Amino acid sequence: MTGSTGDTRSRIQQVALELFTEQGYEKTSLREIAERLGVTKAALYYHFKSKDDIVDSFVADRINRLDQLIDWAARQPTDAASRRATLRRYAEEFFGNEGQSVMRFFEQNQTVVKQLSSGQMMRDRLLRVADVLAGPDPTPGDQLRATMAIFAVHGSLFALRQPEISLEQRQQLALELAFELLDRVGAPEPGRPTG
Amino acid sequence: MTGSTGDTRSRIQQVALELFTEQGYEKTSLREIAERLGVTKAALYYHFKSKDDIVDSFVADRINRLDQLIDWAARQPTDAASRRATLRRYAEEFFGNEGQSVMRFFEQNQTVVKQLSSGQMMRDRLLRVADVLAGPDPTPGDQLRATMAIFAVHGSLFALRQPEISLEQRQQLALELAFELLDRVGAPEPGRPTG
DNA sequence: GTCTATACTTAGATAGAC
DNA sequence: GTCTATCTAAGTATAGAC
Repeated sequence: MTGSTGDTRSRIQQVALELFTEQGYEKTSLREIAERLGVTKAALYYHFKSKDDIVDSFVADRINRLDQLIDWAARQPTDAASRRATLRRYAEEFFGNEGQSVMRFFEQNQTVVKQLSSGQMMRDRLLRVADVLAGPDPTPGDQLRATMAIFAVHGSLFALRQPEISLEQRQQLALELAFELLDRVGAPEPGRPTG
Repeated sequence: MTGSTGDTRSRIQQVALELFTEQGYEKTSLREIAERLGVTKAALYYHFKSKDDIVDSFVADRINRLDQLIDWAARQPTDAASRRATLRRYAEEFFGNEGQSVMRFFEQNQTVVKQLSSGQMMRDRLLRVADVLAGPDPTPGDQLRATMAIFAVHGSLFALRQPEISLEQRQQLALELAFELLDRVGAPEPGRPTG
């Protein structure tokens, strides 16, 4: 059954995502991916324009889902409850199904993310979520606060080093901390005009 | 004066750190570094064993300084004031002089950091600072809290996107948020035994 | 002690045969 | 849809000029 055709493209995506996440994008050669699938490098080039293009292919869907989230969030009122709801949705995207594997790839490949077009887009979406969370006309303190709330979700994967902590627990802990940060967005800060 | 000897090694370090940070470690070729200095690739190999070795050379000093910080922090009492003092020292290392340029390199090169030996060491030190901040026998919530406090320092560089915000302001804002997180380490949490 | 010339290996990528 | 062959550029290594 190894020679079954048609799914080669998705098998490439699957193996590539796995290797890119485990050992890094740059450290993973196309030869390695090809060998794992029992084909040659050139075969990969039939299915994808370039190495970058493999990444783009499994990132596009994530971008779309984040765009939907941003649109939805931007239409909510700018209160604490809405910020919580937005972050909760973000966490669900992050921890859910295939979402998590792609997000982990980005977590593991921050450098590459800066160079790749899909990485730029992903980074842009992250900052936009932060912008929505920070609300209109935010103080720098609010900006930092909103961004760190998002990063609490990401950080729950590597900051909690006991492997026995489940993904559900990580998500729960991340949200608790993120809510604590978000609930004080717009609150008086040192150096902020009180009026 | 281009041929002035002796400082070639440090000029390599300087140019390499600059290019690695700007465009990423993998995207920067040795040829590019060599050309910028008006020498050949082989000349680099006289001064450094490998590309990795260039990174190691300017990271070693940072590791030492972080080790000193960790030793000092571990000898402090485990109260909120000491945690603040530890994080303040961390921020000073992060924002200070050459400290910042190397830290920025790591910020920009998270993937590489996982593969390089010096990167592993640096990552290890970060987590150790988080361990000290989280205190003895920490809850997962405390672990996440401590790690995010450190990341507030890092995040102040990219989360605050107005370039006119000075480094001093970033440091100040990062500390305010980090202190808010740290002051609640050890405090009662949902799901934590109160006794 | 400092560097150049040269060459080796492997990477990503392309053209064309089957 | 996949393979063979080949290209360019990367990191690496060494012999030897000065």
